[in-house]
Amino acid sequence: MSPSSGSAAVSSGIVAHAPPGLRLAHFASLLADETRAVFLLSLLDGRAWTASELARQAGVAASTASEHLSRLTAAGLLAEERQGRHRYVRLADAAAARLVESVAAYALPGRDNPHTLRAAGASSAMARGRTCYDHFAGRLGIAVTDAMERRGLLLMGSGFALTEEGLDWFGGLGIHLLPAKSRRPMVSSCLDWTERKRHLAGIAGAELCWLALEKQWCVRIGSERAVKVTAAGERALYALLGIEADELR
Amino acid sequence: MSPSSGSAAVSSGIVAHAPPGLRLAHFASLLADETRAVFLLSLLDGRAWTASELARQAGVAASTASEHLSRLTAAGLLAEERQGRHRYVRLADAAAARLVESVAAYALPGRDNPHTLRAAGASSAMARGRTCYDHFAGRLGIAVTDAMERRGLLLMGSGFALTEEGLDWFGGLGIHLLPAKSRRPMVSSCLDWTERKRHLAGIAGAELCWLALEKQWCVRIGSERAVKVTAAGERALYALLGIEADELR
DNA sequence: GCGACCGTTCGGTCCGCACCGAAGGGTGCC
DNA sequence: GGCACCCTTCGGTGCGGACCGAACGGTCGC
Repeated sequence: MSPSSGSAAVSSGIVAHAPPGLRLAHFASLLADETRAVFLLSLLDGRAWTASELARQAGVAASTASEHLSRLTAAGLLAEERQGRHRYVRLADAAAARLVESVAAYALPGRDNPHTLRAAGASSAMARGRTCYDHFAGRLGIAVTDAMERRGLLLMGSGFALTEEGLDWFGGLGIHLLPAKSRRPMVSSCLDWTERKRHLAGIAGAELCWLALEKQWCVRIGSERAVKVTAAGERALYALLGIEADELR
Repeated sequence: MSPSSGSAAVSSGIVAHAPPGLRLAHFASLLADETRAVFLLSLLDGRAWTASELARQAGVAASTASEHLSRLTAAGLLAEERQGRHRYVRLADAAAARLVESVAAYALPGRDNPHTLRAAGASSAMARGRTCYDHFAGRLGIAVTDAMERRGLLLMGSGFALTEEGLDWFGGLGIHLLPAKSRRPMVSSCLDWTERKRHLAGIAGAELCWLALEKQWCVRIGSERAVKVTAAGERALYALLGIEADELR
């Protein structure tokens, strides 16, 4: 995908025809600051935050946060919506989220360690289920992905792709996945940096997540990215994928 | 982030339990310098370069290059082998290569533009076929990948995975792909930043590349990463995948 | 209207770090 | 042994950029 061509890059100070090394370095420097990194990690839930929320999160002055947000937006990593006196920002698109995820997955230590899984025990709800930009992660994401593989809907051993049956399964939910509908892959895997296990992402993952929220199979908990499976959700997951409620706890 | 408790930094750069934002930023800062970026892009061919070659490539003094290489090595991105008075460095592993590729794919403009494909027309050989760390890229990589899809060996529309037939096909070549043999995915796709098209990577891609070089289906051209398909290679590609020689030119 | 709040802009400060040249150790060649 | 070569270490310099506080303009609520 890349920034929609030069325009964003130009406004951020880089010439379109700069040598590749310089372009790569300039771009990487966007992530190479703790404050901006905290912003991006916070935004990985795919939702919009206000400038002051992010400033508090990172522990910097509002003026500092403002400058950082302008830079990230100019580079095309963030999209913003102004509402009244608030500036809401979110990750620009799935490609931006994917990029942050992939760098984080490499840079951050594997937290397989059960007792440090999300250091503050407060967020065991996060371990159970959460959104990862626009699809499910946590045990919920893993359970769905694994169940799809068990049922022959998804190939995972030799790559990561939906089978014919998998496409039909989505069709049965009213989700019709068209190949090459956009530049974004229809199906891809996401290696979450807390779970260290691949789970369903891409358009298919996003559509499934959206459907589950719409049908109230899951609801968001508070203002966090954590989600909770409802009773109706447990029934649906069992009927559709044979997932036992125990698996999700 | 200003003071950032300077004591946090150790020789390798950062303590293990630093907050995620700081770790991510420290890591990204490795790519956030033009000289280091040039090094990494040069090393994307998967081969080993000497320190002075890289210094010349980037246009910096040997002392400067030495410091950069030490940093990249300490961080685990590069591996080094000392031979006599030479210091050879290469990308540490496929994960490191993948990381650089994914950031580059986002940061660098799409060079779909036919006439700027590898700016210096000198390297049309590169466009025909080359190695991308440890697997094939260029038209050769695309041709192999597409042919595998046409033959039902590879699913690409709904993800990216080998089918049963695909696994058998590899078995017929004497390549036995075992699931979960390592942390590296058996099959994955690589989006090359010059071609902008997915092609076969992962263990399967690497094994296939290695086999082709061993059987002299392809040979390296000069000291570049470009490869050339031999006459024996054309026969083999036709017999195995039905690839016409025209496709490769 | 006035005050509370959110965000931005502007000086000014300060630290990190990329860079070089010079000097020094290790290796290989003749 | 002597010399050329590859690399490293060490001071010193200069620039980019992250940060803050203060001042200002917009937006909402009372």
